[in-house]
Amino acid sequence: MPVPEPGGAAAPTPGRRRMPKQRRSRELVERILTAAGELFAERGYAEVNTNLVAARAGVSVGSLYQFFADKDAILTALQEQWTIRLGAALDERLRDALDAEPAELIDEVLDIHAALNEDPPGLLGFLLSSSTSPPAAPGVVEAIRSRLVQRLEVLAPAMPPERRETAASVIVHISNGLYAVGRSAGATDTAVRAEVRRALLSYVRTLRDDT
Amino acid sequence: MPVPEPGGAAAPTPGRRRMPKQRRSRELVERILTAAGELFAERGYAEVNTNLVAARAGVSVGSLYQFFADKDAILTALQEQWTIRLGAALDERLRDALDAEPAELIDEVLDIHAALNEDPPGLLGFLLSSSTSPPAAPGVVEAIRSRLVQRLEVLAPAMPPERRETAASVIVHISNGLYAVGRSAGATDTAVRAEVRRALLSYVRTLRDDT
DNA sequence: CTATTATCCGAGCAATAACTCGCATTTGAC
DNA sequence: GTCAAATGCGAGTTATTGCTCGGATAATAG
Repeated sequence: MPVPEPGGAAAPTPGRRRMPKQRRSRELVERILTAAGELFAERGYAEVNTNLVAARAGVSVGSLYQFFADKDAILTALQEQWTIRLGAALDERLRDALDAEPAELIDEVLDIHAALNEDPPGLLGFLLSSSTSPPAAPGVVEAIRSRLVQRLEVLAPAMPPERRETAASVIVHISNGLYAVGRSAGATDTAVRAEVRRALLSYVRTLRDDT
Repeated sequence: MPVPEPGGAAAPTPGRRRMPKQRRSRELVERILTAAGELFAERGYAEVNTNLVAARAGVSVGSLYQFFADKDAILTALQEQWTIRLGAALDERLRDALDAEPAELIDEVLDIHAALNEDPPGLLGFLLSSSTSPPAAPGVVEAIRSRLVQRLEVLAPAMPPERRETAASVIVHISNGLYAVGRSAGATDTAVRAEVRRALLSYVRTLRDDT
């Protein structure tokens, strides 16, 4: 048994086996997360095995398991990374829009979705909608939800707090329609976005008008 | 190699290996589907193995594989069964409501959801939302979607057909919020249903008012 | 330079789960 | 009854895959 943490810091994430200390290994971890993100988005979590992740990252399995306790830990790390990334994007672009109209806010948020879902194409959608599959993943969804609750406090101050929680969850779910609605004849990306936008707008207006 | 289809009918479903001819085997197939439905709803597709399905059905694995080509075929058969079941329920309860108000229709549909999702608790939700996991499953969602398109022809006759398709997909997606929205503090079943209802109602009204 | 720690490797171990096969039993036609 | 087809069985085969291990290589301190 290799002493839990020889001389270094303790693992921050439960599934993290060892903290990278040299630049070399930090880049290795980054390569693994990049490869895993691409593969999960392309094939889905179940269809990706750790050997494949290591191969695409240009790394041996052994090295992979030196920094990640198991397969789930890779997904968890990705979720943490994207929770931060998405939260930062939202905070930056919505900071000054404190009293913006719903339509304006919705467009901003849809823009952020579109932009972030490009870097590794489909990864944001995967993280937002496949939440239930492997480990319970509150992370990425919660990044949006918690900020929505704050907005609702401004938009609908008379609403009971509990209902705000539920309403925020529903808004997030409707937004996920961006990824969950199947593309087919007549349902192009722009068509889906337009309809999701309408759905969000009408629902949010309802919330403002309600008590 | 056991002759493809000795003297009987050909398999109807691709994954179906052999058509049950005696009552005995028809009941066996039924028991397998029941057990599989319960298990999928409880644990999810990936966490269920065929040995477990056979065990809960009180059947040997060998018998199971005599009627289903592989694990996916069981899920496919379930999807077909529920596509019919859900379609029938919708047709029956909405037949006479040809010119009903949106609010009325929505309540009817939400009732159907609640009722059908009880028999094996959670199975309808599983079939509607886990669509992308194992095999592409257009079935159950399409049962609702196609009927919605027809309704939209009545509700919004001026709307371009392509947009109707997309709008119907979005409506189905919002309804799936019944299953996808996490339950937690403040988000009880009834709270979620109330918010989903509001979202549906406001969106559908938008569609009617729009061109 | 030397010692010590950190990093890296990839063949192989072990567990899991999908699926097969040969044979026993039941059903239904005659 | 008798026979053939249909059904039922479950131990065992096979392939996949998550993960370990022992040892080689590179960085860093003194």
